[in-house]
Amino acid sequence: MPCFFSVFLNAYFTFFMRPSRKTQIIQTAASLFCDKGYNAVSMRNLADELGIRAASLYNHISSKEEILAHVILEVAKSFSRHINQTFPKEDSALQKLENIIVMHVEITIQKTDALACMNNDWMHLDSIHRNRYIQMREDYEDKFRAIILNGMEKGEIEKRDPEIIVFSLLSTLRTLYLWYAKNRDFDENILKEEVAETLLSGIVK
Amino acid sequence: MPCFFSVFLNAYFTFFMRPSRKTQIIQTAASLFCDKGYNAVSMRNLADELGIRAASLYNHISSKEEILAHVILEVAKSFSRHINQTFPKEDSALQKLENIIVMHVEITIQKTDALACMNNDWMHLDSIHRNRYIQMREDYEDKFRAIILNGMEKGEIEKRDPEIIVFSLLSTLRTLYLWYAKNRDFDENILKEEVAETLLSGIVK
DNA sequence: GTCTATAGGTTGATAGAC
DNA sequence: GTCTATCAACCTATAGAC
Repeated sequence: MPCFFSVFLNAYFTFFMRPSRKTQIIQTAASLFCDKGYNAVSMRNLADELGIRAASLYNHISSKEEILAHVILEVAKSFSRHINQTFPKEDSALQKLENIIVMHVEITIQKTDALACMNNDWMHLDSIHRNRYIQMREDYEDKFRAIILNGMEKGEIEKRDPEIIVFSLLSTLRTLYLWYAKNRDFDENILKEEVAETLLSGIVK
Repeated sequence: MPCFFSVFLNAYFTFFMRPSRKTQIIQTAASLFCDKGYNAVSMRNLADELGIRAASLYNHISSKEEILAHVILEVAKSFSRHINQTFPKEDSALQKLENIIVMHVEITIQKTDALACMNNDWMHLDSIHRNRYIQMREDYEDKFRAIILNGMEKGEIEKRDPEIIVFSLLSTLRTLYLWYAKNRDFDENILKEEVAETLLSGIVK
């Protein structure tokens, strides 16, 4: 028989912590988009998953595209926020890269669905959201490239084609969610170390 | 005024070398699927691109899914064919990996659209084709992993988590088409060398 | 080998009752 | 905040004329 405390906690959760319907819709949509892709998920599919009718969704969101934009731009902002933080001045390029790799692993674990969605479905954003996304991604790549170039100048990183190094590192980090989806019980800290070592030992002199 | 020879050559090309309508349809479809994704391309879009009506497509193909299956399974077979070839016995694990990287770059350059399509739209294959694709991909990964493990045993490759090494290498190779699409004039041979060095120096003792 | 016409179903979204 | 009813547009695919 449940004690008073657990009943209270449950009620508290139900009334104060329960995600809003809008949040539920967005999270459920992200999960479906992740599996089948934006265009293969209908508003009826999404409503079914939530146990309501498709028309009811429009009391919480104004269009299907709005959901996509929310999912993608939220996770894109996470990356922007991190790369725009001021790294400690004394950090080497390598320390910055390690920091960035750790961040990618964390976002991969926390926002797996949204990340998949961003990678696969950004081209289905309407033109305003799409331009905003592309701008953020280009800004991110520029800052990432600057760290690599700086590391090369200081002799911390092998002097090879920086474009290929940037692409090689980012392609692995961006698609890590594919690997993580099949290895959800892998230890987070070991994953951070292993990925950092595999990616970085290659470009370190 | 065109000379007899060029008129002859043109006629020869027109009648004997022109790709069949089916081939045209498949190549055009691959290009559209690559840009927008399978579900965002309608049979009308595809027909428009070819200057005919949607109904006319069905004289050459039996369904939209058949086109997708053809595009994806053809390129999947290219990879299977290569990894199943008998490597020279005296090849080291490293030489085998270099060989595989070169092959990935070549397929990336020759079949950019189909590769994008395979990566993004395989889940829209019908169940029979999808199972065949998944089988081929798993077989490919198994053989790739075996080369890594063999290299570790022989002390050619750093002893780290083989799953993460396999994922890291394949994620870069599989998404190289994204980079290549924006750098089409990059020299093929330099690309092969740079990618191989960036990926391999990291795992070589 | 292409066309027109059309079947039969799904889509995203709205109006208005409760 | 959910429902039913409905719309106009679009989808894949077929039938049959030319």
